[in-house]
Amino acid sequence: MIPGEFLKRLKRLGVRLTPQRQEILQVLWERAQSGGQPVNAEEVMKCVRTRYPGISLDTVYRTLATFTREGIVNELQFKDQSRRYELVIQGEHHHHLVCLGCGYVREIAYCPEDIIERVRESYADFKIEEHSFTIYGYCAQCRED
Amino acid sequence: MIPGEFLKRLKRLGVRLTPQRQEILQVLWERAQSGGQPVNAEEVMKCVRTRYPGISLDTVYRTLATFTREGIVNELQFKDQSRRYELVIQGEHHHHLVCLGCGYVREIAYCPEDIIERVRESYADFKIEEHSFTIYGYCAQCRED
DNA sequence: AAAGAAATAGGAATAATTCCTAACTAGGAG
DNA sequence: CTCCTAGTTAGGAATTATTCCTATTTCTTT
Repeated sequence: MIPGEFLKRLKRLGVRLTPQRQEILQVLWERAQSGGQPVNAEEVMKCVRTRYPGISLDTVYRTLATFTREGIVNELQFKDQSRRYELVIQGEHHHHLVCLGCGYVREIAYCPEDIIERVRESYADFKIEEHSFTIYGYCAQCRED
Repeated sequence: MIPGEFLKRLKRLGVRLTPQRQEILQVLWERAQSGGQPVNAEEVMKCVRTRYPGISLDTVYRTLATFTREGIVNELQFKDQSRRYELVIQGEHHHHLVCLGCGYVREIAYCPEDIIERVRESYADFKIEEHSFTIYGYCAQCRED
């Protein structure tokens, strides 16, 4: 089940709790549990539809945008053009290793914090909000082709 | 004028030199000279059309893809959904600081090479090809709004 | 239980990019 | 210099991803 943590957090943030949103949260949570492969809107819709057939793609997009704004999910943008999302686990921060062949995504724990600090100092008039760091290449499977 | 360097390089790579491609290269070169703000396909087409009115958007996309494949340009993908391109200047490597308000892009010289090396070692079966590192935030102008 | 503000479905609209095909052309061979 | 051909182009159609629109529904507070 969805850990109460997220529901409480949404409530605290004043985000209205509709069944659609709960289902989407559920899908994101399951993803996070089973390997953490980020999902795109289309996939979320398909998953949700197995249990909540009526949901519209627009609702999925809107909800993911809301969750992103509230810091519940991370919106990722890789080279392959479709946005993907992952649940933000409290106290965790990571980046990604992406296969250019099959699109498989792997988390990497390292973060270039030192550089971010340096940039924060050198560009004091720029207010840093977030950052993305992604390494692209070919996984064992794909490098043979 | 376009430095011979690029034309020679294209020739050496066996890339056919059409007037369209030369014009696109010219536009990218001018951009690089005047501040290095990366361009998207639409903008490239508009610029080229002032001197070569017949060019199609498809040709611009195809050419930019070709140049990217040959290492002549860098394809960038920021959060705002449209791809942008910048000329690769030999011996130079940089990342980007992007304003979430106005989209203004600034180059940053630092690169998390140490992390990339560590990842290369830890994930020996993954063949690293490239990486992207982008810091997002608000520029002096936009942080007031 | 009622009211109001916010969210939803579904389809239309938009934006970015790619595909398709007939016509054209750069560049090497003769 | 001319010819040939594989690679390239224009233009519009098609595709993909995302957002917009609006009448209807539904949380949440009272």
